[in-house]
Amino acid sequence: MSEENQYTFENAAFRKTYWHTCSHVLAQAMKRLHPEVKLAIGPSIDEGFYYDMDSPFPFTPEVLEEVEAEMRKICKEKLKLERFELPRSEAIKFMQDQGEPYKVELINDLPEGVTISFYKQGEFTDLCAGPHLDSTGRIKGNGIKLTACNAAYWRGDSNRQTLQRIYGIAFPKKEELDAYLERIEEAKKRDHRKLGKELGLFAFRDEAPGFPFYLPKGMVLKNTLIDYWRQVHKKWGYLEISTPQIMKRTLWETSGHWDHYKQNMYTTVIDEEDFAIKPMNCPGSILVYDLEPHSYKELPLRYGELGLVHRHELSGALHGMFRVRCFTQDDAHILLAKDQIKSEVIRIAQLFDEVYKLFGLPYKIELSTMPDDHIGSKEDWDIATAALADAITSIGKTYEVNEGDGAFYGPKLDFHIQDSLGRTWQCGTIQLDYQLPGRFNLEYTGTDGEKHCPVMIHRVVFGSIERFIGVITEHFAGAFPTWLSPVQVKILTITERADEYAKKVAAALGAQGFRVELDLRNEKIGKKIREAQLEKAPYMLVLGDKEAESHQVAVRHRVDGDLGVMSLDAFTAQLKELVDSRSIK
RNA sequence: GCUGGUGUAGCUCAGCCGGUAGAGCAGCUGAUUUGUAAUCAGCAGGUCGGGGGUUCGAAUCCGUCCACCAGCUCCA
Repeated sequence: MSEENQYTFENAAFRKTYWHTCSHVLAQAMKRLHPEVKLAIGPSIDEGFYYDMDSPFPFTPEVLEEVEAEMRKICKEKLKLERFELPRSEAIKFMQDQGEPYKVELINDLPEGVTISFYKQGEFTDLCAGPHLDSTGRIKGNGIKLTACNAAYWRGDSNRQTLQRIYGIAFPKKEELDAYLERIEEAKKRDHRKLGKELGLFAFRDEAPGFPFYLPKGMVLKNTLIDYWRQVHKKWGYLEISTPQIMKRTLWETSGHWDHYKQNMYTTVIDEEDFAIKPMNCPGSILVYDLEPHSYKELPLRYGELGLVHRHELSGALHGMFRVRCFTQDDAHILLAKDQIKSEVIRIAQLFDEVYKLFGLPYKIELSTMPDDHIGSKEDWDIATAALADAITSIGKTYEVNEGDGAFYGPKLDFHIQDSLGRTWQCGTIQLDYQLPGRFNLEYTGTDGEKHCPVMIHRVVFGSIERFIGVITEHFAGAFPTWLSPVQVKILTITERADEYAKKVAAALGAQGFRVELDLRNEKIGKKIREAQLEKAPYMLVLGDKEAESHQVAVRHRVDGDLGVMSLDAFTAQLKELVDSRSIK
């Protein structure tokens, strides 16, 4: 890092410091206007900063505006930030005297031997490890914007107090703030919920919160993805199965779901017996495995299942197609011997990479390790975790460790993909499971003639068809690659004299399996093109007297524009090549 | 589920301090037969999210339920 750009805003560390000081200014402004508000924590984040506070009154947009104005004043006052340290007992007394119970709790929880430091700016002092800017005057007042106010639990624990969190962003120049806000607005135009409605892909109704309706065009998308999924999984040695939607309580008791997952399950009573709609596909796969005896020669045995599952997610957690209550997991359950884990995980990661690459989706891998609440021996966990880590490194990928975030039955690899606003969604996951096969007494006969319990891998690539459709809708901003586009060719006539010819062209393309729509309306060609563009159809054929006469087609591409006149065969060959190769175009 | 916000025609939105709704696009009808991102005119369309309350009178004020949005918690 060169000396000169160390203090520029492009430097991530400096940006963090800048935003961290902003959060202190935010707290100071709030305390000036409303001294009764108690402070919790206020860090900088990837984009901006926030401060959690406990307040007797709600932080309405009006309150935020007042606070924002006060923040600008504090910047103008150019208050020096001064660091000082206190021994633990004095630090606690200091915050008690300030009437800040949350700060007292924070200090109490600091490990022994840690230096307890404070930053003072004017009349305001906050517990903080730093670092900070040297003066509030370094912050550009009109580059600050308080963007949102939400609830957040104290220390992330839903059993504890609900605090109010104020989010903010700040830049050293007003123009940068404006550009940032503009970028957010632009990104919102790619929101799959908006595009899904505009393009007629899917819908939600008050009558079924969290349960998506697929419209005809969304159904094309879904089925095309499934066709592709089947082809890939056949290639990689998966056997497709389908298991029941509703199964008895006893099954869910054996699997552990009745005890650990019941609050998320939809249940019903049939012939005076408890049943549950499946929230996961694994128990079904296990029952299939358990139908007959197995040999080590069959392993790894890969059962694929496009399983429709229902989960009663909290109402506040629902989010378009990203988080629904009913979804199709592109699931697979792989039963294998312990010594096959690494090689199998490599195969799975390669399959994932192949799929994400086809869509041009960048992804991030997280390795979630043993949680406090786990089953199985530490030795098994270590081997399994190392196998996962090994597999990822050996195919040249990197991962971040998510300490203690594994499932209680085993460690996992999660594959995260970003949405238009940079929020990440877990799509693929590879989970090792030492528990379920044992609970169901699954076995296979080994080379030694003895019975052994197999290990199970749960894995999904898309995550769910729904979430994946949401992700690719935002990724492509609704302009899907030709092979996926619900409408691949839009035929636009110039006058009704071309109607007959247009119908013939449409029929010819349709007969070859292409998805075609005709626009024979009595409208100007400019309008028809405009609407076809907005519908994001990859190809438009403009047909008028000339084309009808010469038996050709005038081709327009949604991005490349007018491609000129060519024979229908030439166009079809081009289209076929794109679709067959599943080109990104 | 939690905190804040939002909910007016199919869509996007307007409707100030309470006096019982308005535009553009879409739709329908007619005219126009048009060459690469919006032709013109007319018509029709809403018990203002639901059900309560306050009031002579509520889209507008108050509480309640529902849904959605942002985040928290949880998760594919």
